[in-house]
Amino acid sequence: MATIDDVAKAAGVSTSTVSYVLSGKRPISGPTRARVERAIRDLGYRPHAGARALASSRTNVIALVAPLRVAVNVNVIMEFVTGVVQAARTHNYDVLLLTQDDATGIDRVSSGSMVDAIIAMDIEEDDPRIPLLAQARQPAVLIGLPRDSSGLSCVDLDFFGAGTATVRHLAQLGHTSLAMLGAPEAVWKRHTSFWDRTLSGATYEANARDISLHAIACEASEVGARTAVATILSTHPDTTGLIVHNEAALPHVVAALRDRGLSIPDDMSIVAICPQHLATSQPQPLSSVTIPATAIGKVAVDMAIQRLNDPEQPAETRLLAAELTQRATTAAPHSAPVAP
Amino acid sequence: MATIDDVAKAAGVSTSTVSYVLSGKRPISGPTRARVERAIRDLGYRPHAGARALASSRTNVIALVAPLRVAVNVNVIMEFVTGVVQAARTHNYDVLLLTQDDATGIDRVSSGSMVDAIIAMDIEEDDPRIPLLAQARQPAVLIGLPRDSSGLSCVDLDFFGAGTATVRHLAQLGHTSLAMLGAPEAVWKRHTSFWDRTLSGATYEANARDISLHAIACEASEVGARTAVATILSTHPDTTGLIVHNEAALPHVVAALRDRGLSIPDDMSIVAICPQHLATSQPQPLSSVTIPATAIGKVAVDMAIQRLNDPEQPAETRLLAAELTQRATTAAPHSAPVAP
DNA sequence: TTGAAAGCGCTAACAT
DNA sequence: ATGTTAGCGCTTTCAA
Repeated sequence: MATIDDVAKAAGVSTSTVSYVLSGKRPISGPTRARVERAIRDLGYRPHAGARALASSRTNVIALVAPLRVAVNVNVIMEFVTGVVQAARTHNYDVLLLTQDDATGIDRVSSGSMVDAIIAMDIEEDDPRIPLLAQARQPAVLIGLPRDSSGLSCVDLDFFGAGTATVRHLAQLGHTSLAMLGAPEAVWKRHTSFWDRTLSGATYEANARDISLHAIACEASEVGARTAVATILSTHPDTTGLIVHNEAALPHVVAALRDRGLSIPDDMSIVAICPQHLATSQPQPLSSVTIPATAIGKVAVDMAIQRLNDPEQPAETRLLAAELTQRATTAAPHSAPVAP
Repeated sequence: MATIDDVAKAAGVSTSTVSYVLSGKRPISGPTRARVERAIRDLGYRPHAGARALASSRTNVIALVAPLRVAVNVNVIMEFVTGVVQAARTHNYDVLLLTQDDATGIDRVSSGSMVDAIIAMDIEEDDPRIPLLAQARQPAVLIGLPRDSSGLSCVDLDFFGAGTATVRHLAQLGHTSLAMLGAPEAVWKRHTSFWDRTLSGATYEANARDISLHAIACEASEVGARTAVATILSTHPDTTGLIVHNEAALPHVVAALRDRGLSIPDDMSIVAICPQHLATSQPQPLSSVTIPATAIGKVAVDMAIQRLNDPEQPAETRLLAAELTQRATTAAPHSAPVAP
């Protein structure tokens, strides 16, 4: 492999000149630049990443800590990862992938100076990774909203806003009896932040509008979805609007309602909180609040890079606004036409 | 951050001794080792990855080129990735994630010495990445089977064997009229290797047993699945066994058959080729050939590491045997009981 | 069994 | 606008 000295020799300049041509950190005359670039191309020169990292203390690599279990929401996870990787590339960064359960991973890549920044997804209220990230020398960005972010930057969808938006939408259509089909039992218990916030938002808005709202857990399976639907219909038969925040159960919920002879949206309106492709790929496109996973991944990277380039930059939390798109599954309830 | 020299000073030894304690590449006396290890712990010392890479030409990082689009088979992709990351960790390697469409990625990480080996997944018959990988200085392993692997190591499920296994299973149950519901049109066109091989295997076995088999494409959507089922039932109404090699369509195929009043497996046997969790998470667990994604990822890493440690090691292709597990969706056809 | 020292390939002062 | 050079922190030969 050609080194920077080979290039310098071939171009008849000093090594530093080659370095500066590459980094653009000082002005280079036209002819010199041309000769250097020529030599670089001729030799197929590529800077050695390790040497660069050693001399500059910059790796141009970001660590991404992702939940690589076979999860219910693989699609969302995938979208986050994609967003992060693509955004990183636009800043000329690559991504080192760590799994959630690689307990020593954060410390390893941080202390070993393998990366310049760390992004952690799927953050829970009291996430054990937070202290590790807080003491890392590299800036860290959390995707999700913990109870205490202790000076770390955070980015997430405004799930509270997503909750209020779904209730508001249905309320404005004239619904007064709503049900919410949420995360599995285990997620309620874990107090995974996003679910707590959606529920709070929806409850808050329902209270404010004096509308009834009953939320229940739902396992991520066909059986779980059918059970949840059955429970709702039997305990609250007057329900006319259903909010579903559970990607895996979503299609089965729709199927279960149809099987019971309920027509959507005539007998039951449905609004989902899910990735857009899931909402639009259904036979009947779902009214939904989109989880902008790609965008969130991108913002996470942008925040990390910003803090890298300006260490004075304080940590901040950014919540992306929830936007509800009405599609085919919501309408005024039969029993109560839209208020004027 | 503490350096190796800090540790050496604290332990009262030379830097090389510290290095050798860490690498184990030469014998160290008990007391010396103890003092060094003590110093390492006290100082919280971690070798600098870049410095190490520069001095040793080893990064302890593997590149993984993955299709991070919102694909139909995200679950499988995720499983591959998980398998690779976990296996890499057992060898003390980390994983750098590149996306399929990052055209310059392979060259960047290879020429820049960012990684020690490269694993590429979702390989097609004439994959444009193959020449890039073949000329890389690092060993490369392909997950998938290209037409010409030009000296690269490959690993994959034996899809030909998967095809024969599904037909054999149904034949042994007494079926004589089979249909195969495969990949979307686009995949047939692209000649994605796995699909071609499954089809060949199934066709081969059907011919050998003088059984009829009709394969058709199927789009990865509910509509696509229903259309495909309708086509099969109308053009080949005598079909009693269905082979489904299309994760996304799978649940909809089952639903479509049920909607038409066909009972499974009484009126129609179904055997799938899909990841295990998909087969077992259905309300009626599917007889299936499992795609052992995690295992394949692991094998890919093992092969890469092996070639790293022994450059003489020649490239090889490893096909993991297809194993069919009978679950609830296959039985003898009504019309023709099991042969004795 | 241990130490001294020469690089590995680059960046970024410091010179000119 | 360009050149010289001292490190960056580690591995590994060569010596003892």
